[in-house]
Amino acid sequence: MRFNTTTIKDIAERANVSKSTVSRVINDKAIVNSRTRLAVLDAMKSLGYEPNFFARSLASGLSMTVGVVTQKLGSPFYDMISQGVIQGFAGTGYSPLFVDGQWEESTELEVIRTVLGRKVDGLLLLGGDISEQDLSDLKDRLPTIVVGKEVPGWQDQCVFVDNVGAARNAVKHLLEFGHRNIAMVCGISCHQDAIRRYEGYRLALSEAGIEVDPGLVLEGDFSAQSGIMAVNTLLMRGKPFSAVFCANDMVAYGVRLALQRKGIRVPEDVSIVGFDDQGESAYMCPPLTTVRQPGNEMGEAAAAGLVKLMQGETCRLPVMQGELKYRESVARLI
Amino acid sequence: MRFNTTTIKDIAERANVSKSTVSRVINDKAIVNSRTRLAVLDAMKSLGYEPNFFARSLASGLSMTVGVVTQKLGSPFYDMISQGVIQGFAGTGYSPLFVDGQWEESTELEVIRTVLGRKVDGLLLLGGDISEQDLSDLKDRLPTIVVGKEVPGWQDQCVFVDNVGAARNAVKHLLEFGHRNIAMVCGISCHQDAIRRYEGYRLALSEAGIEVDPGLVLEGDFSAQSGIMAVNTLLMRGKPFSAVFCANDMVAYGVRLALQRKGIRVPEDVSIVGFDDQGESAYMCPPLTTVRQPGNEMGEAAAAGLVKLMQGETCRLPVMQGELKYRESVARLI
DNA sequence: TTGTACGCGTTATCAC
DNA sequence: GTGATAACGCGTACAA
Repeated sequence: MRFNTTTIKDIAERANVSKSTVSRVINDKAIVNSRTRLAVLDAMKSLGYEPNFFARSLASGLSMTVGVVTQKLGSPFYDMISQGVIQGFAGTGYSPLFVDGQWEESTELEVIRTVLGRKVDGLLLLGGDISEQDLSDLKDRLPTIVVGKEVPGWQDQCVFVDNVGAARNAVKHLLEFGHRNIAMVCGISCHQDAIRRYEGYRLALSEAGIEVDPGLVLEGDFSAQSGIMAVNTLLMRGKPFSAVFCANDMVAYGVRLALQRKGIRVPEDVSIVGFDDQGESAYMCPPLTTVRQPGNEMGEAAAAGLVKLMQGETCRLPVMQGELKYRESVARLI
Repeated sequence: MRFNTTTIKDIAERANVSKSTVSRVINDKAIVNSRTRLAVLDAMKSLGYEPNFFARSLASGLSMTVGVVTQKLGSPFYDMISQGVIQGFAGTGYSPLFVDGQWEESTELEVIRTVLGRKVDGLLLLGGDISEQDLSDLKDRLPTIVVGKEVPGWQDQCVFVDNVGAARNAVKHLLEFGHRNIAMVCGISCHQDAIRRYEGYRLALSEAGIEVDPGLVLEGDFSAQSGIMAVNTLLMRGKPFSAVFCANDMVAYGVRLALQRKGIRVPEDVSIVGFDDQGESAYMCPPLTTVRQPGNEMGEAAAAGLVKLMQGETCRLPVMQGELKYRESVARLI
């Protein structure tokens, strides 16, 4: 096994043909005599040829590369999407080029310019905060798909789940189990998903004829630590509650731990519902009832869709559904 | 904000200079008249110039891209490393190109050839199974660093923690707390880390004059599910045990849940120690005592080291230490 | 200090 | 079917 660096010129000489012919058999897009083709193939093999993407891209205008703009790696949900994206591109010939926008518009625009400079053939935006105007400019320039975020008027190029509806279902589940005093620990207040999940909470309560009690709504930032702090605040306020709806699973972990520390049992005394269904949640004590966001599938679907777009075809992005996973962190109130 | 596609030729015309001069001010490596420089800078700005990496790479032979070979995304530890890698390259001008080897030698070689075809300036191997011969070939060809795996004779180009020592410390901690019947749930048996962690377990016991009881050693595969199955097997065997050392945290989660289901308390009845310290472990119930592997730092250090290598400097990779995080899943045996 | 001309490896457009 | 030859956008000797 060696890692050579030969060019089509070497192959051409070895096979006694011209560079053009070599190029033809490589790209398989023109008719070549089967004998010469074999000779070329043979030369390629024995010389261990590997095409140079830069030359190829410069000449063809295609990079076979996709810019993937993430927002702060380490967030469980977006990590799931990233993994799906990688899987989705595997074997397609396209490679994902990851850059990180850090949930900051200026950074995001900067990294987008970077990948544009690298002449990516398409763009995958995982979340993000850029304006609709910039988004529109991007879309005019190259195939672009947004994942994990709903952009108004852009449904065709978005892969997302209906956060409002999913949150509403989760809270409805608590209501159906007899809970009335349902607290919510929110996510980062300026974050679209956080806002939508709160809206779902509000909606479900409202439909049950319950008004939101501000005393039961806690700030948070999607971290376990914020879940712990929220519980402490909640207990200090002294308002009774029998269930907590958490903006995501990490928050739920913190909530569960804080309750345990106060001697409050889950789910016997207080029920918990999370959001995301990250891998660990099924193995919590007790296993966490949570809204499953199919991050992997979303990433894969987005990648597959983008490949179609880049090949000039149209693509129909699947509608993703948040699914409530019933596990053991919710008790029926007698 | 627009995403233009102008070339140095456009700038040259706009600024009334030659392309070479434009190139000079861009690369900042030759003396140019400050007035012409300003004119060029101005033209660049107003035209929204962004260099074309392909042309640049083709001409210079540098891609400013690093191939990062992962092995199956979604594994908590390697994900931490990946995140560190991204952070480590941020702002250096280098972009990481992720490909996935899926813990399979043939796949790994294939994706390596892919990134080599893309003329990456360096290579970061996250784990992996390729032969030392291939590794050596790679090293001769371009700057290469291995992360998360110890390669004999390659210490200078590796960022890893001493798994044997760390596991040994973890088990010693259990011994010091009075535990004698310590079970271990292993990782994938052909996996180097799994082997080393078992070796550490064996060593610690042996040093305490205890022989490994095969009945207390369980197979596993680094998954929570395998932790559950291991506990069930263990209980069926009927051998007494007061502690379980787990090959990683996911296994520990499964073990903890399975014990809970059998009415066995943690840590009162059985203590647990994990390995990895993934983000969720600090918020388990109870918070998990585990060996912290500084995945993020490892990724960052590897990236920083590789940048140095690529710039022709030497690099000294830090020695990473596994650190036992004392939390609440281990009880002192009275 | 600046401009000219060539090369990087490939694809694309012509002829043959 | 096949082979010259011109792009592709940029870096860089070399000359001016």
